[in-house]
Amino acid sequence: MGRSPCCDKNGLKKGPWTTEEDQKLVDYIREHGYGNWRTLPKNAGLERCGKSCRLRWTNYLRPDIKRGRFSLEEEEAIIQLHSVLGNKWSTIAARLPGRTDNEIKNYWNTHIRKRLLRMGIDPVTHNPRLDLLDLSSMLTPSPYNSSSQMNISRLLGVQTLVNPELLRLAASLFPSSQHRENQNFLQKNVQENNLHSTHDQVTNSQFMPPLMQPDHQVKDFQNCVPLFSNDAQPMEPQLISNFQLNNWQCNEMANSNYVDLQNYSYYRSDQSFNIDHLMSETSDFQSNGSNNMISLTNVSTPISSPRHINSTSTIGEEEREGYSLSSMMKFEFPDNLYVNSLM
DNA sequence: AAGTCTATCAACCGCTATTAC
DNA sequence: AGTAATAGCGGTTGATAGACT
Repeated sequence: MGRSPCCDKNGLKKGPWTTEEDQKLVDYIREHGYGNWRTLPKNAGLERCGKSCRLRWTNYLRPDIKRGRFSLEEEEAIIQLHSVLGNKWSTIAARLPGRTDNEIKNYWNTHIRKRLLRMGIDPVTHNPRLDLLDLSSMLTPSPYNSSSQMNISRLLGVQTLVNPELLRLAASLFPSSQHRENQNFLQKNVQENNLHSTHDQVTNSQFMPPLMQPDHQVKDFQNCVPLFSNDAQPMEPQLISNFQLNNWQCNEMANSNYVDLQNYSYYRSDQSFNIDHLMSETSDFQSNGSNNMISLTNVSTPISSPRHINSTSTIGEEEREGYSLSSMMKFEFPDNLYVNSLM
């Protein structure tokens, strides 16, 4: 046991490698291989420790290293693998040809991790943060939804509201075996939903995530989820749970993307109640009189053109960011419909 | 134009696991 | 079996480029 003494020796160079050093290392390894990193630097004429040489070779000089931006497929693979393996960068790298553990680790820390945080997803557990959208309640069992499969089904049932990108991401984020069914189910349906993705992205390209204003104190309607429509027909689940309503102005109707809240019953805890009851609890709730609507349209986004999610091309960070976020939620909350404790 | 801030990523540090003796 | 050397891994740092003011 114990640390390698080679790096502690005086006189050995540290810091960035020069092109001459790189060439010496490459030439030596091409001719002799890299069997013994301890003796390699001396034999190659390098004033470096073996550890530094190994790192330089494995992380930069190796001929099979793929440089450049990560593709969407690679990014998805990293997220998926990380959800299972955690910070086992070398194991993850082994499944991504041409990518090094160091590169993946850097990419995770500087890109993916931040993006997941912004999207309200815990980068460690890969679960949605519970103080955000009630996606979590749809993905975990509850007294009202006895199986997680059912919850995923509910999620998939709102494919007019949630596009395949969300489903794809969700499929990538189930880390444990207890969600394996959901993973398979989601991934299957992601493929099916991709059939609609082009249309969805055209018709929904203007959507962006809910406005997040964490500091507003408003009345709480935690766990408000529609149960049944008034005509007792199976109802499409609406992603309005865990939001707080305040001074909610309604938009014009006559649009298929609107949801008429009057048609639904809601529950909180054990009680079922309708929209009027819900409204009566918010004294400052305002409507335009007849239509209590969630607007699903008229939201601007920096992304103007649809892009197929399976594109293998790499895309710019800002563009990728805009795409991912804008496609996450396909409905708008009015400016005065606030979400608490976000981010 | 200059100063400051931020993001990125190559490289290092320190630890554990494995191997050699 | 015990010890030291070596390889490899994951966390962290720091130099640098680009963005911003």
